[in-house]
Amino acid sequence: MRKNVTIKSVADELGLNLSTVSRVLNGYGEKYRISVKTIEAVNQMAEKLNYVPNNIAKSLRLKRSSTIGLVVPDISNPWFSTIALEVEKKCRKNGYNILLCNSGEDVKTEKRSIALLQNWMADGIIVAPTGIEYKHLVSVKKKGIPLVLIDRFFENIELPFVSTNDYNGALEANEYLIKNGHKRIACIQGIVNTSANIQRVNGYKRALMNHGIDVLPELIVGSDFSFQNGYHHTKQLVKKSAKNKITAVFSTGNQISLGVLKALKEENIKIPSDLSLVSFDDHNYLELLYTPLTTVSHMNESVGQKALDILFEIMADNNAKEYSDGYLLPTQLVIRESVKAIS
Amino acid sequence: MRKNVTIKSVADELGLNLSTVSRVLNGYGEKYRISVKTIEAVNQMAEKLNYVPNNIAKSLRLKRSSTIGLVVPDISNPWFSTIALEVEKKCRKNGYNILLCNSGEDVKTEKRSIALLQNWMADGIIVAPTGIEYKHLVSVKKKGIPLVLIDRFFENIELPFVSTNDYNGALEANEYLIKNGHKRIACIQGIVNTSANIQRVNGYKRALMNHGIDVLPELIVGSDFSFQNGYHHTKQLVKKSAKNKITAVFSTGNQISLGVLKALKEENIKIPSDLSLVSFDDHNYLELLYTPLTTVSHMNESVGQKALDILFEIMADNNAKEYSDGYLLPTQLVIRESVKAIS
DNA sequence: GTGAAAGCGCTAACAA
DNA sequence: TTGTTAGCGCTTTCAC
Repeated sequence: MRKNVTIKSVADELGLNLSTVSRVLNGYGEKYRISVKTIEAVNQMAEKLNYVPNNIAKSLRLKRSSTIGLVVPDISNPWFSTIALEVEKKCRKNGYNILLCNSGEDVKTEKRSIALLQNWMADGIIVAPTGIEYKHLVSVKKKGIPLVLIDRFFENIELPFVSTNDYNGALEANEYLIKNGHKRIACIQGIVNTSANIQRVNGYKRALMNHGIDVLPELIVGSDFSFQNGYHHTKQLVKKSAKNKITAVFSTGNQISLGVLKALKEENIKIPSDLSLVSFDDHNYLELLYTPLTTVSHMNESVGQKALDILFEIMADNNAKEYSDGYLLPTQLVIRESVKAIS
Repeated sequence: MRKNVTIKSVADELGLNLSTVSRVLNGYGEKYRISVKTIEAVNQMAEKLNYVPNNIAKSLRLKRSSTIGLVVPDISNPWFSTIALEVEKKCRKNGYNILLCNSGEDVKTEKRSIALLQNWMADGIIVAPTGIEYKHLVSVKKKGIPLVLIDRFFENIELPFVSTNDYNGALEANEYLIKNGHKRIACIQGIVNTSANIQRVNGYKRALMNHGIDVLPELIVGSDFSFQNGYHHTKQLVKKSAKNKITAVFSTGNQISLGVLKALKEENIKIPSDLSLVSFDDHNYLELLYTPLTTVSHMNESVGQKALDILFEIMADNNAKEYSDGYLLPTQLVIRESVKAIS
């Protein structure tokens, strides 16, 4: 079917040996002091025959694929697609390609993706784990394959990561709510066992405790980072009796917040007059909402780039097993109009 | 560094021939009537040695990579990241991986990506071209590599595509504006030579002409699908003298619309009381904006899935050169609150 | 039922 | 300055 123009085709056509052609095509012409005439002839013939190098053969030979694996829970989430964009750009600049895998927040799929990337001899792997299990990730590292976690990580497990200072971000956000007089603050959380969620909820709790406000378990609801989760639990929270009414909501993710807003809209509850809202994750559309949202921003510091920096460092050092440092990038509270000061 | 457990390792350990092991591992045990004892032994040993198949070697041998290439202009645009999600899911279900490339709306990068995918023996390629050039795409098809365009296509060029009925969508949107009394409608366009843009602008023009409204060149502005483009040109449009004031804007893309909204907000122009707006591309946050946006939706029909259907069909038929049909998925006008009826 | 061996396209050590 | 050759890990035809 596909006519195969190989190095050998080019060499045969020219009556040269294929290694000569290989050298020229790899830019080693000068190094091997191959005559200018030969070099030109080779290049012309390659062009003429429409030669396309075969990366698969090259990878097999070199035992590296010039490919970086990227595993994210949901590529359609702007937070992750922005990371993907950064990673892809930077990879390309450095001569790497990216193999994209979407785990759909499912550990099994994540494991399969990780296995796949190994099958493909990925030179390095960046993964935003679902956050539930880590053994398969540790095993990758043990095999000497460079690996960096993003967004979520595991405490006390020696896997390098780049994430956000979720704890501080959440603390700051809730301190801000409290400063504005809020005491009954609901927290809609994401996937319970993920570091991102744990840290954000802990920040929330710490803020309340700092001000002598009881942390009420019934005000911490939800179980994943989805629109549905935000929508559903907002509906639930809103149904509570008036005397226990919450005055503010702290949402731990952008998709959740969208669900919250949708539910509030349906219930005809206004922000911030009826209810205040602070959300994790910023995006440029959030300031254009019917109430511009006060958010904890962490888009500005680029997680993807930092992760790649570390990954390349590990790949260069060739002792992948040694690295285990984590980086927490700072957050920033972007104050807009979704919080009302109450007495 | 990386210890290599190969089929040979497993075979040697068992005193078997590597071809036997290969057969077992590929599930051909029964076909070759290999004894159950041997099969079990092989599986156990593979497990024990932690054998990981090498897809690179496999691909080289089989001359296919089980990989689909996906080239998009901007993965951080929700429209494309949603497509990527669909494509990835469906690929995985069918045993394919995806190699993701981001062209950044740059033809050169697009060409490089396409070349790269060929180097990697991608079994098929899905590309949302920048829309300016097509020769490199035709050449891919000529080589017998299955290729399907999405989102944008080339008229009279025999490349199969899956896109949206942009013309109808734009026509309907502008008919709606006109029905609401608007006559001075500005159109903020995307990349001028792309099919998506051409069709959308044509739909806009046709609607005006249908109602005897002059198409004014100065009301068709802009040059790409970015936030910046929408922002900048809205600022410009707004500065025009009062007597020529536009009453409505038709935006040809979601990112553009975000820019429009940002600019209007800064200029303190209210939607729809001061200005009406209809936008191409729907998304769930658009109904949550300070004015829920009336949009031309085409998210619901999944371009990615349809494109993969066609791609798989071509791949199966093994005569990639024959296919050149295009599919235009329907759009839907989602009426919200961003258009005011004027006299 | 299992083994031997060729070869996918490429690189690089060694040879000349 | 160019050629020879081994081998990366795998599949598959042919042989027994």
